[in-house]
Amino acid sequence: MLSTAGLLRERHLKVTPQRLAIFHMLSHTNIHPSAEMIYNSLRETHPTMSLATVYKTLDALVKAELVQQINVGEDSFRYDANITSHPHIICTCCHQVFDLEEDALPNLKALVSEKTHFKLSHEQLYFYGVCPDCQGSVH
Amino acid sequence: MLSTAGLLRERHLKVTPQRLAIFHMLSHTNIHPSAEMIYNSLRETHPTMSLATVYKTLDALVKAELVQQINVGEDSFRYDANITSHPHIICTCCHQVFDLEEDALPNLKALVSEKTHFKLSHEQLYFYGVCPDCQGSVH
DNA sequence: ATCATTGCAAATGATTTGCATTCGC
DNA sequence: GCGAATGCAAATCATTTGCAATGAT
Repeated sequence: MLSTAGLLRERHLKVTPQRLAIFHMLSHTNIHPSAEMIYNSLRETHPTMSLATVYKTLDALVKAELVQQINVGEDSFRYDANITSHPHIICTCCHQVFDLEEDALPNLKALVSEKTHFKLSHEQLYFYGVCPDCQGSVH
Repeated sequence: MLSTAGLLRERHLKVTPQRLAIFHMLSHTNIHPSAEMIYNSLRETHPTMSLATVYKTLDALVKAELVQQINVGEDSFRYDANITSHPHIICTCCHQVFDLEEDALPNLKALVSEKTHFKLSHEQLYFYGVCPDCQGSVH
């Protein structure tokens, strides 16, 4: 198991405090934050870090395949340190984004590639609905 | 089978040439155009129509549930007159967006709602890969 | 020492908005 | 005629870019 610094070096990315902080934050959260959310959450510990750096860092991490960008249909992207192509489920009430285990669904890739003769690379699967918590609360 | 004008009136939307043209174009294409693409394709026949009108019309049609907005991860939205929640498959080479028949996949909704106890409303399923045509062509 | 990364400010580009004019009903 | 829809221009907002200063190797 490589350290974050090791992972970065492996991809020929220089190890900077900003990159460490962003990757660390992403791998210790399950909220699938947007760039703005990452920026705000690191403001306290890294007050000089700019939003542009957050974007540039995320771009570098996505290109290095250390992080994936997900698009739940909001106005901004969200990021996930889990780079496997797993489905997500989004609560339309509280807007939380949850992971679904990769094996929660049958092997769709095989099905789709058989039907379409595409050479499939990846997929984005999003389910929308109301989470148990929000179902319970009066609105 | 209602005419386009009938469909619009049914939703209390005024029937204008712009709305007819946009809806007609959307229901006779399978390219899942963006607002910009719609605007350009209607330029000849409707030279006075503004891009803002295209956006406002699409917004009205989406709210009226006559059209759906899809988000394949590009910088702009695409639109589809097929409002059923069907999966899409996108060629990462030529950027075409294709429909998959709704029954091409097993019933995932039931599976997911059983696992998560969400009350599911809809889903967005995107598969990415290289289409047969692009596989054949040298790049 | 070199070259990538940072941080600021300015630019971009899709989409939205304000508002006077026009048009559907 | 009334109120909604159009079209223009200006505004917005996420993201990107240019560039000088800084920092990692």
